[in-house]
Amino acid sequence: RRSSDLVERRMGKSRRALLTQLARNKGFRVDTELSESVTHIVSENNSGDEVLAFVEKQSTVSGERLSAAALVDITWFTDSMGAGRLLEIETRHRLQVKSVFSAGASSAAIPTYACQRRTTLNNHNKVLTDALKILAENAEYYESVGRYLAFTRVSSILKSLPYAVTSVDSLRGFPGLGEHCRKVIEEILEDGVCQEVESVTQSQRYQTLTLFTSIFGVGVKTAEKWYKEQHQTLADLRASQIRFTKEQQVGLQYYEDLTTPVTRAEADMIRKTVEEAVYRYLPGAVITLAGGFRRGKETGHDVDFLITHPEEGKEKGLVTKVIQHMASQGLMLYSDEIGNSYQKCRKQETSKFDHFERCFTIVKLNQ
DNA sequence: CGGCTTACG
DNA sequence: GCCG
DNA sequence: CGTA
Repeated sequence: RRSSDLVERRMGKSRRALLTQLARNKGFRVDTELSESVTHIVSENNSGDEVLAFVEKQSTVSGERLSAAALVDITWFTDSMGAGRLLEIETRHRLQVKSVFSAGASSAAIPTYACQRRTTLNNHNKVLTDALKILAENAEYYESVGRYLAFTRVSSILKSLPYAVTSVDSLRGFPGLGEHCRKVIEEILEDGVCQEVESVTQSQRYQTLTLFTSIFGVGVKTAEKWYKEQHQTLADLRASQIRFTKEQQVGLQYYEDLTTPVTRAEADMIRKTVEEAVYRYLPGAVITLAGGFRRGKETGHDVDFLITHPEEGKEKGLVTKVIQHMASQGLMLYSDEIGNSYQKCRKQETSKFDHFERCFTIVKLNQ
């Protein structure tokens, strides 16, 4: 839910309408009112202080806290439209705010919940997040869900920061950051490595469980079992007498492909393939790239889509047909369909969860 | 010292 | 591991 | 138990 606000005051009604239409045609959300979900506030010929005053005024009306949205110049907007995706904000895009107090106030506190934080395209703290992720994974391998969560939460926060951390003192007040994580971060900032992380990555258990759980269909329980049976490599597994599940069979068969990042070009090709199948059954349907590629990422682990139709209900049964059609073309290497059977056995309750048809598939790219 | 997301196949 |  |  990325959206922009276009501030009209200096821009003029017709120009604003034109730019709004342009962005919406390209699949972006443009709002006319400020809300929590607004990520960019775009203005032309307004100073940062003017826009900030405008934002503060809007915020007092709703009684909510200040918007966390970025204040950007029209150049960011036109550049983004040209690229067809939301670009990372550069210094030249940013509106300059003179008032130090106001500028600092909106970026000080870190929201506790990940869904309240921005997802940045660039990870400015990869060394730190990688280290914490290793400790998290290792905790998971020892069935320590709590520790896994704790390390993962701190890693996620550092990943969401729009800047590189240079001192552990600047992390004061970050939710979930305690003594252990602080020590790890401090060590890495000091000399590039953390002894605990190094010994984890060197351990045979960590290496083997990381390899095994990277196979589709293999979780910690199964990886552990195979590790205890003295298996250590994929070749070991393939040569063994182990009875693999359907998932594990494709996981091993396509291991190389499945662990190779998907490019944007490939994501677009897959979208086209799905589109072709969808149109056979429902010509008015709309296929939208979602997930990381919708946010403008260049690579990903998978490709997410939403398939919709302007008339609600027309899409019913579509997922099955599309899967079957692609299977008949020999493109469907694996498919796991999840019907719209939300809480079949329970009473109808208001829920924050959808009940749409879903599927998880591994498809072949015709090229 | 308990709790740490949820739904489905 | 961190929080309440 | 594994996946999202």
